[in-house]
Amino acid sequence: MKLSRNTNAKKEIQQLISSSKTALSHSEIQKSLDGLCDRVTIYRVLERLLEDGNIHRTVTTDGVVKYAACHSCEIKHSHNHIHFSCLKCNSVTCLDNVEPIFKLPDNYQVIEMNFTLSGLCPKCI
Amino acid sequence: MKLSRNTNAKKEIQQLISSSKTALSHSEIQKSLDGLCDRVTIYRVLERLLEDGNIHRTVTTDGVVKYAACHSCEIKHSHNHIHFSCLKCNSVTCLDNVEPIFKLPDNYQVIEMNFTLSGLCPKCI
DNA sequence: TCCATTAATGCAACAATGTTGCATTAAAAA
DNA sequence: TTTTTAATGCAACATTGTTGCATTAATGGA
Repeated sequence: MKLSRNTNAKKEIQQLISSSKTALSHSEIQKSLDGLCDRVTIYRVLERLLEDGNIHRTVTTDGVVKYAACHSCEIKHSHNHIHFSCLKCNSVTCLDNVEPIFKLPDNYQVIEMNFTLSGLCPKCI
Repeated sequence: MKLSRNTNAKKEIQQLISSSKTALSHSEIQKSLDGLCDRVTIYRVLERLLEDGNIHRTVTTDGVVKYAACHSCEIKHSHNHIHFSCLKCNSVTCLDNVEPIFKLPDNYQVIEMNFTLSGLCPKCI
């Protein structure tokens, strides 16, 4: 893997995602950064942070890609958890400790999973 | 609900989705129809077919929206099943009979679920 | 069969999202 | 300090999805 440089944009974006309770979309990040760097740079930084395993991504039921840092997996970084997407306030939250159980037919090799539930979050219920 | 008219575009698109083993994206449908109708019409027809409950939609891990008809839920139309997205051939398949089990914290009200596994399908393994 | 209603369509224009090429800047290591 | 090259900014473009409006045509009733 290529060397990763500790740039301003990268620091800010990582910081933003890490300190957010909910997963953030590219456009939300862009708004927060308020001109700190170019749109394209945000895409590239996100790509890099993903590669480095510092963040992970989810897709909401309506196709919006969101980025989040795990809070409860300091030791072993596992992304096989459920995300909850609130239809009212649009927040996406990691349900870090919920692990779904399912039985797959043979001959499928799973590499990644994306499990998103939509509905109303505790705040909006 | 408004009356649904049985138009050419609607028939073709429904037919296309119903006869496909894998879920189809808007662009895939557009290619198949080969100029039968406008891009916008396809969006609107898909919207209508969703409303009418004739098809359902999933989002792949990389944010591509796909449409599918259920094959094994003639009686009770339930969409709470897993979709498998092959990273090699890009096909998205409904695993109609796999129902995931999970235990959610209180105070979450689930309305919809989207559960997609990515990896290699039997053909590509 | 003809007519009235209005769902559906096509087209143009737009908005949002994501990608690529290239010259320039600036971290990190020597 | 100098060298290397990851990262950036900018322009241009591609893709995806949305909206308004005039026109077309499916459907039900006369």
